[in-house]
Amino acid sequence: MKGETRKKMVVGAADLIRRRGVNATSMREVVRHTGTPRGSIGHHFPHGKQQLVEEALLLAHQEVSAPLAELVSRSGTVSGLRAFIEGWRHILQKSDFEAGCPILAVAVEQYIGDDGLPNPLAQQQLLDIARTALEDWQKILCTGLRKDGLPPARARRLATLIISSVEGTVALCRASRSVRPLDDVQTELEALLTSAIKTVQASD
Amino acid sequence: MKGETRKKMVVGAADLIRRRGVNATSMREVVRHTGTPRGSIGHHFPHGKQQLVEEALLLAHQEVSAPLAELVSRSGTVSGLRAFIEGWRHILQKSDFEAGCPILAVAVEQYIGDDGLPNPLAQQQLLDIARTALEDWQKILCTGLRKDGLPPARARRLATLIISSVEGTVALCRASRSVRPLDDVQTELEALLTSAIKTVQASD
DNA sequence: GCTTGACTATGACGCACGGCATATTATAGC
DNA sequence: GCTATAATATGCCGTGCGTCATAGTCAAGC
Repeated sequence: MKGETRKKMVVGAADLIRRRGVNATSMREVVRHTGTPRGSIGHHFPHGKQQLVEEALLLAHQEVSAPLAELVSRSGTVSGLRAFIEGWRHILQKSDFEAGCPILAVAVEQYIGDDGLPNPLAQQQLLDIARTALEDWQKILCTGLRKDGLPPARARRLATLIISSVEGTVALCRASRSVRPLDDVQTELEALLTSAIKTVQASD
Repeated sequence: MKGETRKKMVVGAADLIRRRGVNATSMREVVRHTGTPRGSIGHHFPHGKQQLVEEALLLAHQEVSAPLAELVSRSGTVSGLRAFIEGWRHILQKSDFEAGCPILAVAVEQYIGDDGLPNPLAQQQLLDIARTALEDWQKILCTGLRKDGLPPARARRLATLIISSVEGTVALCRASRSVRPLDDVQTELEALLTSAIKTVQASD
């Protein structure tokens, strides 16, 4: 199979970044964890760790946005939100609260380059990917809410609130080793959304 | 001055963890950054980096919870929320969006010990501190909301939503190098809170 | 003044890291 | 079958890390 090893490395890197963050994820650990050959790193990823991390982040981005966009356009914003949250709940529980969102990890730590020093340029590139992913998710929810009739500014604010609170609550769940924060946030967000949609549709 | 150097180290560690996370913050960098003597690390922190990080987290915990508790009990929950958010806005802007919440950083990454390997025990201790801090902040808001008349379950859920969304949005702001997410979340949270309080007080 | 204790300075140790070079093996294409 | 190219294996390099040991400094207390 062509590119089999490469893909395993990207997936393994994403999984490790979920659990440990970027800096605590070493290339050696990636190949140990995935059973892939160490010598192939430089072959598949000539730009080194930075490249591997970037592809892992893009993968994590897609794995969320693809089903989210699907569900929002097919079954509505609230259904999309439900699936979005359910996805995170699954990741948390399956990993015994050890895994979270790799995008958030990048936004919270500072990338340490190959020379062992913080690399502002590399960090900026990773941040750009993180920003793009977060904006993409938000945009999906935002357009869904606008289709539900909400005014643009309100839709944007609510979409921001959703992304922020879900990302934040995934971290809370890891700290408390419980899904209760996620449950609470889900309850409030769904109530808020349905109320906002109902209100604006009643005024039509 | 007794304990001057020690305090500078803790403050400097907290500041670096804000910007870089735990793993990207080395003890050598702390002493470089604070102008404190390297040889004093082992003297003031015989348990090493773990101890220094723990004290930095406790400091960050207190620096938030003390004024938050004050304001919530004195001027009400909404005022407390406003100050809470304002504090984060200040940290973001003063650092040009490079600093965030050290508590969140601990919840998102996995601590790498002195042997260069993940140390589950040490990580658990750091997570406990993070959990305690987050629960403390939440409890402050929760009791405030209950004093505003909200039923216990609702108060808890709203407090969780506030902490989650603000922590999450601070990370979003770092990624987008903008305070807009924080502004949007603030708008929605304040509206949600005042609405919830007004509703429950009208039904009295 | 000298001792005692707390604090500071400095270098060494072992380790894991990312990257690279080289050698070896598999897999095409023809 | 042979060759060219992709892929894998493995060891080395330099670096920064956390920790420790040892030596030096400095301020009280008597």
